[in-house]
Amino acid sequence: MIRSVTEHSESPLNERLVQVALELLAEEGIEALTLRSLARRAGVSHGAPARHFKSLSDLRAEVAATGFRLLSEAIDKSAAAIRLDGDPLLRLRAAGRAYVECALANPGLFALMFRAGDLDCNNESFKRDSTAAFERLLHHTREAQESGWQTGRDSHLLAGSLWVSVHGFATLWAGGAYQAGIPHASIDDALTTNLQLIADIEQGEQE
Amino acid sequence: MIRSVTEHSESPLNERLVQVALELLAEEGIEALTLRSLARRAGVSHGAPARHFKSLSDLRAEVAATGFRLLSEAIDKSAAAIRLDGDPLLRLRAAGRAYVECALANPGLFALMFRAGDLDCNNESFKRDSTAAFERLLHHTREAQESGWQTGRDSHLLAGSLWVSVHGFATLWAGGAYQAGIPHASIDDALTTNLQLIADIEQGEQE
DNA sequence: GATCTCTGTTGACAGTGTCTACTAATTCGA
DNA sequence: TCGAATTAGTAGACACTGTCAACAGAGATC
Repeated sequence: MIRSVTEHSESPLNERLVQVALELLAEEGIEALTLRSLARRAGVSHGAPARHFKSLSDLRAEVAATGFRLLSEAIDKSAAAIRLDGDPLLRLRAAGRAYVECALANPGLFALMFRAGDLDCNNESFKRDSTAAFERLLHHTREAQESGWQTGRDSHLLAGSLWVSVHGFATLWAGGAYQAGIPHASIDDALTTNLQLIADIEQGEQE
Repeated sequence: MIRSVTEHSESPLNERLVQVALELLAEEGIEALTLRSLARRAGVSHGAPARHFKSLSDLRAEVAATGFRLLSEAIDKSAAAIRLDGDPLLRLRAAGRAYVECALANPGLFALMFRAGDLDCNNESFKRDSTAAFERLLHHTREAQESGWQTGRDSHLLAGSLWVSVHGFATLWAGGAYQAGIPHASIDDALTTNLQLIADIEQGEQE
């Protein structure tokens, strides 16, 4: 998913640094993402990143923005896999699944994306791409409502409930807390139960 | 809730350090919790904490354990407020509310408690107190099931679904992400919707 | 051709966690 | 009671971090 760009250096340094940061995040986790290790891995001096990013928080925000774009793509792809004449509620469920799968495939990146204190939340890319990702969930929620599901509820609150559920599951599972609290649950059973309770189809008869 | 103990020093240093850590966490956030600032605030040399804690991760785990005990107390207190002959499902909802309220009242502490990579998860206090907190949710879920709610479902998975929902909401709200994604939602509307969808009473007729 | 801007280097600074040597106090056994 | 041993806390060093200021070189611009 993330190609190595450290060996060739055609791309400008700012883009290269973000790519190297994604590699570092994937391979060694969130603690290993420091400005200096980043610079070493990119083959530049320790002061070079400062020329492209205002601070470490700013760089983190830029990396997080890339994560949100990745998340949006994953949601779009999963929804597109459900045929358009199918049940919109199935697409909503698929979007929720994609959220969790994307998070668990990139645990370090995902942890960074939601560490508000550690990144510059005023960064423009971050604001744009994070809200864009949530718009996806809202869109699929609205479509499900238009097909007759939970028509009386506020769309934002409904989308929010789906969001907190998949997000909570992803973070607790990625951190190992879910497995510790609920020892014998498979990830598929757990995720299916969560999505059924939130986005139930006909009071949970189906499946 | 957390009394200052910095001015009097009768208590042993290890307990005092944990209390000072809670103060530091509440006043200045998770980033400010360093071994050296802790030592300064406790009025001892920078090497003193190492005599009582194996590492920074170990100290963090001890502080997190205190947080889980606080969480357990909050859940117990909220459930006790519902009269015993009342609906167990109401008690389950109250427990979920208490989880969120406790998290939002102690955001720094709560962030620390679930930062698996930053704390020593093998710490005995941490393991004991974190599982004890989750046992509360499981207990109230089982009682709700015994009263006829969602009787067909696995208790662990059901409790897990409640957990991920309240946990996801608490973390997203505390980090400001929920408000950014869903601009005009009040915390009470959002939490009520979440709990209704998960722990619905008679298919959501009530309220 | 002189100047200016952009990009990257280098060195310094304060702060961090951890390790080791050292000191003072307390406990414990003969 | 006295000496030894364990414990608690101090002080200094080390490598590492983010940030800043001064510097160097390459291109563009006038």
